[in-house]
Amino acid sequence: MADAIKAPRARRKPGDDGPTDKMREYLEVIYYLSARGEPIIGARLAEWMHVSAPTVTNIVQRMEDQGYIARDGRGEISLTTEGFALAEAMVRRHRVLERFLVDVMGMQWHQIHDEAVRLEHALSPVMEERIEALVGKWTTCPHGNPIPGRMVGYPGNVRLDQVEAGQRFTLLRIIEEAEENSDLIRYFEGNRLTPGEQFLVSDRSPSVGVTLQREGQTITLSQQIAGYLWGEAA
Amino acid sequence: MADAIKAPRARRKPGDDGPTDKMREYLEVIYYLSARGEPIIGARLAEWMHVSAPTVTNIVQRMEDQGYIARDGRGEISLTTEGFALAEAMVRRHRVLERFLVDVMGMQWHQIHDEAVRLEHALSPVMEERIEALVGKWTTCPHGNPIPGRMVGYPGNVRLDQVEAGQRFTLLRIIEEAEENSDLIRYFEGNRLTPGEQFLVSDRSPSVGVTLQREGQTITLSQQIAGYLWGEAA
DNA sequence: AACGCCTATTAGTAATATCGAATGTAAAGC
DNA sequence: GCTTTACATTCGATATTACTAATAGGCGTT
Repeated sequence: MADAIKAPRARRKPGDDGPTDKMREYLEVIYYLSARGEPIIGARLAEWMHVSAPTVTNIVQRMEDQGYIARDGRGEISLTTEGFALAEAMVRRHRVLERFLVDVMGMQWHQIHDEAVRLEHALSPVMEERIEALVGKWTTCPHGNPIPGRMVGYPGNVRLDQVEAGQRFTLLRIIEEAEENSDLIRYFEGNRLTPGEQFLVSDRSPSVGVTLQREGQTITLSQQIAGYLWGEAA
Repeated sequence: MADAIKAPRARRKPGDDGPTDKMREYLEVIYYLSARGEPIIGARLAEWMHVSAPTVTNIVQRMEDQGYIARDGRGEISLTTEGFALAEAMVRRHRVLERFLVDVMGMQWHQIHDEAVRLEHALSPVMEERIEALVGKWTTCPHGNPIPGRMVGYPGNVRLDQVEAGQRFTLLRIIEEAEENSDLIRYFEGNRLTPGEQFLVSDRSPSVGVTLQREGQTITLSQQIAGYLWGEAA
C-alpha cells in the first residue's frame, strides 16, 4: 500500500550515513568562528551551542572520526575539505533563508535568525531551490553577511572596535555572533545601526568603548558590542 | 556574551516537558486514521511511520503514560482531549503549509506532502501566523482536505469505493493516506483526478474495482485506490 | 612553588528513538 | 481442535545527544 515509496527521513540512522543535524550545526558554528578569526576551541563551541564541555568533546570526537574536522596538537579545530563544504552549504542556506523570511514572509529583523536555525535542517533540495529563486539578486543576508557562492571578495572586514578615533565608518554587517541575541538586534534596529549606515568614530578607548557621531546623534557601544559590527573605515 | 538570551530548542528535554516531535507525528497519524474510520492499532501506525512494531509499542506506551492517548481492553487507541487538541493543531499546520507551498512557493502537487512533514515541526508560532496570513481564504489543503478551524461541516464524506454503479460522483478530497505515495499523487494529477472533478460511476465490483466515465474518458481504479478518493454522490 | 582559572577528557547516567529476536495471544480458517 | 496469521509485548542492544562529577594539563600570578 502506501509504503511503497518512502521519503528519506531527516534524522540519520546508526553508523555510516552523513553528518547528523547536530553535526551540521556545529560545522556552521565553526564556520562563523573562523570567519571571526577566533581560535576554534571546544569551549567556544560549548558557549555557542549552549551545552556542556563534555557534550562538545563527544561530538567533536565523532566529527573527527568521520573526517569533517581535524585537530592540531593543542586541540585547535579546523575544517577538512569535506567539512568546509558542508559548513558553507549550511551557512548559505541560513543566510538565504533569512533573506526569504524578511522579503517573502514579512518577518522582522530580530526574529529571523532563530527561525532560520529552526528551518535550515528541514529544507529539501527542491524547497531550497525555490527559496533561492524567490530571493533573487541578493548577495547578503538582511544583517549584511555574504551569502557564499553569491558574492566574491566581500568588503566590510574592518571591525568597529578596531577603528581609530577620527575615522569615518560605514557599517556593512552585523556578524552572526550577535544575532543569537534578539534583544541586541532589536537595539541595533531601533538605533539605525544597520548595514549601509555611516558614522564618525569620535572616540575609542578600551574602558569606555567606541563612540559614534551621526547628525547630532551620539551612540556609545562597548568594545564587545562594537566587535559585532563590521564595515569599512576611511 | 551572546549566551544571555537563549532560544528554546525544538527537541524536548528529559521527562515532563511537552510531547516530543515524534509523538506529535504519531498524534497526527492517529488523527488521519480516525478520520478514515479505521481501527487505530499499533500495526497501522508502524506502517504509516515506517518503523517496526516494538518501536510503536515503546512510543505508544510513553504517549499513554503522558496522557495523550488511551487504550481500551483490546489495545485500540483513542485520543484524549489533550491529544486531540495537539493532533488537530498538527493537522492544521500540515494542511495550511501544503497550501502555502503551492500558492506561495510554487511547488508541485506531488512534492508538498513530504515537504510539509519536514517543516511542520520546525515552525515557530510567528512563522505559523505569517503562513496563515498568506494562504488567506482557503479552507482546504490542495488535495481537498479540510483545514481544522477554517471549515465546519465538511461535505465529501462518501468514499468512491462505496458508490453504487450508475451514480454521479464529485471528487472533493484525496485523503492523506494516499499522499505518502508521490507516484500515486502524480498519477491522480496527470489523469485529472483532482478535487472538483465529476464522473459517472459506470461499474463497480470487488474484483475489478471502480470504473469512471467522463467525456469519453474511462478510468478504472482498484478498490483500494478508489478508497483514497472521497466526495459526493448523486 | 603554589594557587587558580580555563580547558579538555573520562566515567557514569539518562532520554529518545530505533532495531531484531523471541514470546505470547487472540481471531480466522480448515 | 489445530494451525495459521496478525498483532503486541518483552528483552537486549545500539546511536545520538545531553547532563554532572571528577580528573588532569597548561599557563599565568602571586
